[in-house]
Amino acid sequence: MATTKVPEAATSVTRRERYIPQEIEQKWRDVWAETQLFKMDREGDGGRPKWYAITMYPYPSGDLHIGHWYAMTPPDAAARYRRMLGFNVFFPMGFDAFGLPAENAAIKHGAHPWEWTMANIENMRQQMRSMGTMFDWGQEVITCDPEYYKWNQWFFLQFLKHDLAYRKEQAVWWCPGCQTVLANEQVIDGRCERCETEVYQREMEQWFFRITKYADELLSYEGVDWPEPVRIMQRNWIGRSEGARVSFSTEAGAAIEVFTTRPDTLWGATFMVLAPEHPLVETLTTDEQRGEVEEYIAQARRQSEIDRMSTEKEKTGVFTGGYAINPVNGEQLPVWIADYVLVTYGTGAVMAVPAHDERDFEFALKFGLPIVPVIARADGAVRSVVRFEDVRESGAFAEGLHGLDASVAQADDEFHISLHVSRADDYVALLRAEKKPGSWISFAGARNGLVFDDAAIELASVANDTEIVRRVTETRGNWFDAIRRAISRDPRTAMEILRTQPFYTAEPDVTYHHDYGAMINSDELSGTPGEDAVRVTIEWLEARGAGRGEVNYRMRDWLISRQRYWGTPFPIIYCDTCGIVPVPEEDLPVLLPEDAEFKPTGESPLRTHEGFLTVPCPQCGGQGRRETDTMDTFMDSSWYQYRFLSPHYDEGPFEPEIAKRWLPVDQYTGGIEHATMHLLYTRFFTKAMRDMGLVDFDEPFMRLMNQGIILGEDSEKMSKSRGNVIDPDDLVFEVGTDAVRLFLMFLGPWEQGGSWNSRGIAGPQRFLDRAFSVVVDTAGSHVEDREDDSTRALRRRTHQTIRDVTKDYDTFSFNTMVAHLMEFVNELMRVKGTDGAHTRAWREAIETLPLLLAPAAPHIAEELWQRLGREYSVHDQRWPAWDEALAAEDTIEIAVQVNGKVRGRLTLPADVDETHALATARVNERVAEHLSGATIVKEIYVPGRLINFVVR
RNA sequence: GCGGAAAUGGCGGAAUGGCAGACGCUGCGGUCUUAAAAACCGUUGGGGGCAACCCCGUCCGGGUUCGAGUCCCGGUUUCCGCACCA
Repeated sequence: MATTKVPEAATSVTRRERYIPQEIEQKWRDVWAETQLFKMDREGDGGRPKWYAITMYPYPSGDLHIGHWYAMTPPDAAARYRRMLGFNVFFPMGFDAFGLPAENAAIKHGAHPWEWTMANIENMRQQMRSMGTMFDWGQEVITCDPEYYKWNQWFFLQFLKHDLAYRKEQAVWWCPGCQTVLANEQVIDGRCERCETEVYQREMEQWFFRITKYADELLSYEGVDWPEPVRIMQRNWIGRSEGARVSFSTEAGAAIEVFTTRPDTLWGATFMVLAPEHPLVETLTTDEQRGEVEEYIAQARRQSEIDRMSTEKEKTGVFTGGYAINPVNGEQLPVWIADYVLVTYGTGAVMAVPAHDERDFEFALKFGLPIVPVIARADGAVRSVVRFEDVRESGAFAEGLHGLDASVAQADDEFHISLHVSRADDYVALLRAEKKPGSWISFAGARNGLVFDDAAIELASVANDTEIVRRVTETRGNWFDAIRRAISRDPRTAMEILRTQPFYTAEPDVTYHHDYGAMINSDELSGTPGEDAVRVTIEWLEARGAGRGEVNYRMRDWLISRQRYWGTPFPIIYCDTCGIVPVPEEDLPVLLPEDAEFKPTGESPLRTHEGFLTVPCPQCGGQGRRETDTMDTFMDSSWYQYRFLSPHYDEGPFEPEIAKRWLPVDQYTGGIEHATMHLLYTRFFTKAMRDMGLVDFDEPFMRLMNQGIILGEDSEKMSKSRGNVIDPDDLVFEVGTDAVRLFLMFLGPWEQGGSWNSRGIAGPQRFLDRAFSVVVDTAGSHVEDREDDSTRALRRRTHQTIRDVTKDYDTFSFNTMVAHLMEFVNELMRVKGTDGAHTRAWREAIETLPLLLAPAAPHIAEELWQRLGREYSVHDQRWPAWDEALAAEDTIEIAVQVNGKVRGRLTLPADVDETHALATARVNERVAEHLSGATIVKEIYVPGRLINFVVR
């Protein structure tokens, strides 16, 4: 393979040579490039099993930061390890080159997105080379290249053909900052994932991918090895709920469809609530209520999504004046509208069961609606039924509680205050107090156990604060005043103590509870046990045609339209006669025009581009208009793993024979932040491709690993404004690539990430220094054929290290991998000065070291390999195997415990038997001391580890 | 609120239920040096003792076990995801 000339090693070492990484690293990178050492072996000659590893490609922001190093160099080591194990490894890199920053740069600085992006790519590619990774740049993928995005368009057309893409008018998230719509997955806490601007919903006609068709299949991870946290996040995101769809007829004619997970509570429905945007609101609203309803809808629309989502917010809503009929008992239910019902989930309407749903309960309390329990508590107790008819007239908290009887009791050092609430309005006042912002006492604990009648709220353990206790004791029933006075004396301390006090309820009588207990108050189904209730009710509903079982998902279809320029144009033409017309495949790609005016106007800049916009209709030849939105960039990353294999192939998105050889991807790595975006979309894509007959497997990535985040030295996110950014280029200049790579691996568990520590890098630096001198100083020394205890010990350490490092690579345990190498080198340092450094065992050790070092620190490994006089390249060598017999210890140290405390240590032959070990332990001086005068009740012997004498 | 992860020296972290603190950083002492840096050697959880040794110690409270950082129950704190999802 290596026909290119490899630089010669320094022949005579006259002085002790120092390790100067800057000198050797660039040299070897050049050699690897020249000899095409890491060129992809596409055809897979020699029958090596393939290993396809990818680490998520970056956005070409222009600057490679330490986070990229952290994401890329440990997986590079893992890929190199696989290569040495004998796999045909492919580990590519590319750029996720479409997206907003390029466009923003264009708007801000007038640079064209293409030029800006390509310049950044060039820059980052250069920086990436200094990481010493085995990327084959010949396989690079750049998504903004027409040769790439042509296939985005092609996929879109296939999806359209297979009814997986559709256009629909729907309320979608709008980001005013980015001036585009966003997918649900890109909205985090009501803000844009990218620019953190508050988003809102608006009705727009957009393109969607039918990802929900695969909702159930996406819940299964059969055959793939993915981290549990990612799987759980995806599962939560998909949000599968089993329940029933029930139809409530109305006087106005149209029925209200409702989805519920608790059909067994149907008899407890006492009102209905529609989302303000629900289409039936218009028809159901009576003339008397119309004004109020319209005002509410207008106000709901004005509210920002963040306000609306707040769970702290008090429930609001208005009565429409309309009624619906409960199909199970014919009761008339008033229909309300309220913004706590989401138009995007289920049917946008709920049946309200205040006795068993917290939100409905709050709503019922506030508006004085009836509460009818229909499920017994799981413990079997049936509570009294209370109706809050007169609640609306209740007094406000500000005026103080009335009808309260408080009593105080002291038991040991605990202080109990019982509040007997005997009137409904006091109870409501308590609830209000909890909600009141800035109210001077927190009733947080009251939430889950609300009290009525003679039940008690107990303020428990107001201990440790004698002042409050004393005052409360003095004033007895008037404890509010006592606390108030304590607060005025020392507000901070008093509030602090009060805030920590849980409020207990003794026996809550009226509350919501969502137990799955037996059904009550439910006509003929009363008495149905909780475990059967849902199923039996669904059967009952289906038998009567009143409803049917249904599964609902939280996940929506994937919205792929974006009102921006820098993305893939949709291959779609709108024609007044023919409607939506796909661009014929042979006309692809639909090129993104270079001369668009990109200004954020809320419409795609393409809309104002006449040359792009107006085209003849491919069907009738009449005048047509192109779709001017572009595709979400997650489209690009959904299938880039296929394109890497043959990035310039022009007869399809990928080359079938090559794909067959290499797919699916064996090892994928990247940040967990993509759990519900990219990682979900790409799974969907592969499943869709499978169903279109393009591939024959179900999952794109067999094994996934997620790295953590590297924080700044101050444990804060690295950012220019904080000034805590670590520049990898500077580091490489100072300490060299290998040291940076090792340090990042050594930091801690890779999944956990960690804070940067600029002092810590000295460790790996010193380690490489020593590794260098251990090999270089002794590479030329004579070798004696000698065997004794010390050579056996050295070989043992060598083989143990091989074993440990191998295991660490298999489990992505990079930090312990480095630690094991350090221990090995420390041992070599000890032996180096002795005559042990002139033995075969020594030679074996120093030849093993570069091999074990090669994946993590590829440059120094190559240098040392050459210094040892071995043939280029160390990276073509076979990963060393360990000999279990050589790795085995011949003596073992056993800890001897007496009653679980270590009292002595024994060094025994590894093959010692239990009897002998115990006998030796008993006569051990210190152990005997602790045993004397006691009776041995039990003797525990753990082979190779310890002995425990249990004595009395 | 729901779901997940985590908590171990001054710091990052290690530890199939079996000697807690591997490895590294920092600190301290030493060798070399005119000196410093680098390098190398020793030491570095807390407390007591001249010493041999002893006691305490893995977020808090219980439990299981001969033995718990590890398993079980209850709680606290931090981080992450979702969040009025019917």
